[in-house]
Amino acid sequence: MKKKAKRKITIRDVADLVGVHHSTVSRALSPQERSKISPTVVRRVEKAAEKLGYNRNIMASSLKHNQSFAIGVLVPDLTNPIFPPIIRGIQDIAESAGYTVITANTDDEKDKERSALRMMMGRSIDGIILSAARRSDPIVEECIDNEIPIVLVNRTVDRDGVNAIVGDEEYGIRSALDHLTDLGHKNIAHIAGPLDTSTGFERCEAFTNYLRSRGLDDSRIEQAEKFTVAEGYRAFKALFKSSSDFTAVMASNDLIALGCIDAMQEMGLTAPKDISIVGHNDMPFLSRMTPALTTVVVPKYEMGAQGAKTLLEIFKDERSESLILRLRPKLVIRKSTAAPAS
Amino acid sequence: MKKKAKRKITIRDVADLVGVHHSTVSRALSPQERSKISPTVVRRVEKAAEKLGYNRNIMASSLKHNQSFAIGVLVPDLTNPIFPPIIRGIQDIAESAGYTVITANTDDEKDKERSALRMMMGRSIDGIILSAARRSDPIVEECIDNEIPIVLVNRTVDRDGVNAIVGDEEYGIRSALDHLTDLGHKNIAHIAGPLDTSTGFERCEAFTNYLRSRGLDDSRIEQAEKFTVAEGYRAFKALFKSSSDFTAVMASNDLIALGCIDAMQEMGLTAPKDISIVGHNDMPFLSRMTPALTTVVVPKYEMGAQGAKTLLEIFKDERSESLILRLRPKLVIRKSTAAPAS
DNA sequence: GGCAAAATTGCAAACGTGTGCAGACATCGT
DNA sequence: ACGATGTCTGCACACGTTTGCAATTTTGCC
Repeated sequence: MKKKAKRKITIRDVADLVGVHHSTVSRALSPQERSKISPTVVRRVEKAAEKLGYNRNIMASSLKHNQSFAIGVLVPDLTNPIFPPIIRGIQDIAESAGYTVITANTDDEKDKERSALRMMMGRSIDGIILSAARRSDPIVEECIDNEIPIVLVNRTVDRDGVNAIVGDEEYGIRSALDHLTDLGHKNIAHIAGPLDTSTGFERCEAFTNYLRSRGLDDSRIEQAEKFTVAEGYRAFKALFKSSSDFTAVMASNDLIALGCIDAMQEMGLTAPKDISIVGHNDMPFLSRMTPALTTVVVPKYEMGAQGAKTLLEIFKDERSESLILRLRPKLVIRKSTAAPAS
Repeated sequence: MKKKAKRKITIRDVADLVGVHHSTVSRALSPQERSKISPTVVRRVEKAAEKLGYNRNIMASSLKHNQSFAIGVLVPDLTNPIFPPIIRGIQDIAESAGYTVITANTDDEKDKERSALRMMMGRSIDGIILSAARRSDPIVEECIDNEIPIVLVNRTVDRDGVNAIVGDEEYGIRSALDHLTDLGHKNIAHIAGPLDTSTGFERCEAFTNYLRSRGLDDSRIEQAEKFTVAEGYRAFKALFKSSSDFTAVMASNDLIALGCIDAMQEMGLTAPKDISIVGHNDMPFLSRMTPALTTVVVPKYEMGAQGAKTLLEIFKDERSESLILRLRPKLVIRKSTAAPAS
């Protein structure tokens, strides 16, 4: 079973079959240049290409125009349930436009980010979608320095001049807090996400702003170091230690909320009877959990799709100015929130 | 300090800086050929490359050896929670070996499969990992015809001569049925998955074999057309219509099991009080659902990792014979199974 | 010191595609 | 009919890297 050197068919093979120069074939197969070739030849070329099963060699093609028809997607961890929908949105749009998407996990570690970016630059990707940005992110700078088009999705950065598709955090938090206050909650706590991410930061800001503007106490805040169940668990316990008089918790995302529920369970508390819990993002299957988690639904698939669309627009030079698109989330009320026990 | 990063730096730039021919640089940077170059020159080249921030252009390089250091991964739907762990396993192994992974969704549709494969072949991927195979899958044939190394993960095909990393379905089903019969169940039903997939088929076979060998009735089988909640729901209702005397259901995967639970709930039944339910795969967060689903855990990450390892071995010509690796699953007992009501 | 062998480096031709340029040929207006 | 304009196609080089071979230098040995 030696390698039979099954040579791939090239434009030259097609050219030989048709009896023209290979450059003619190249032109006939390029939408750009097709007009320069007589229709009859174009058709004969297409016929021959089809017959031979010709496939354009993207490597060679990319080498020429220095563009690869590939885009890179950086996520913290594919395994985190909010990312698959985002990626799927990106893939669907990108692939239908003829682009290939390459995803890599960063685990929120700087060196993995760097190496992933290097890998992608080595493949001379045409652009990058970053859904793992921190508010001040060297990756963004590096992309801009190297003139790689970049679109941020889900999280954005502090600096401006970038394209970003994110959720309207202020609106989401407001909806959730409206719901809680409507239920009669006055002492509401917040488990913040990492403040070096736009989502964690803005949700926290929105939280304190909301409470202050209503004359409520905004001091019950504990920060989770990461958006994980374990950190949610830890933060809830820490919070409870310092003040145990709150009746509702606004968590910065669903995983953190689940961690809170774990902690409560361990402490003999149940949601929503003792404390109401609101999550954020609406990861899959949340409605089946115990209790079904009330959460702020962010349109994950649309975010990804919109991000990909934006990147494609940049490729086509249709977008010169930077765009910050804030997609409006929607509160979905399930079973983890109720009126406070009086 | 960086300005016109416009043009990428090539080996010629490095060569000019060092004062040697660019072919020397190429050799100095290639582990294969490095020995042919004097150590001092090698070091000076490495120094210069580092200083200029040189990155090998993979496009050009690939064009030469006809290998791209990229592998393709085909999954039905990234959004299905069992695939992210598999993909993550693949990525971790592949990336640490310098390979890039490209994933595409097939949605189990033939034309999407074909176009995804075409896309990947156009990128002259070095190999492919297919975790969406059907028992008789044209993709597999096509890969073999085109001499593209292929490894099947999660599902395999009927024909032999392929490499596959799958679960030991017979063992998994047996563990689950042992558990159910130990609890006292005698009338056990099965919601089968699509029988044109190895998982759906083998689990169904294992189910009937087990029951027959124990002298139990193996007639209560309903087939779901897809591995989805909706199909599980539909199949359960159909099953219940034809015979309602079973006390336990073995579902072909977790999504189907969830569909069963939905149907039961709608019919005023609860698990495990009225009917016990066992799932398969252990998708994430199952332990938090209502009821926490008893399921057969298959080592998803390891499957992916093992699949990637196998592919790498093929690349290195270390594996000539085909390998079928059956990873042993493990039953995890939660709250959806109990002794039947007497 | 001389000479062959070995080590090191340069040269140039690929890999498959794209494209500016020029040549070949057809069409048209006067 | 003749030049002018336009259409179509071929030629040849470029993209950045790799590699067989030749040329050059160094080394080893007497």
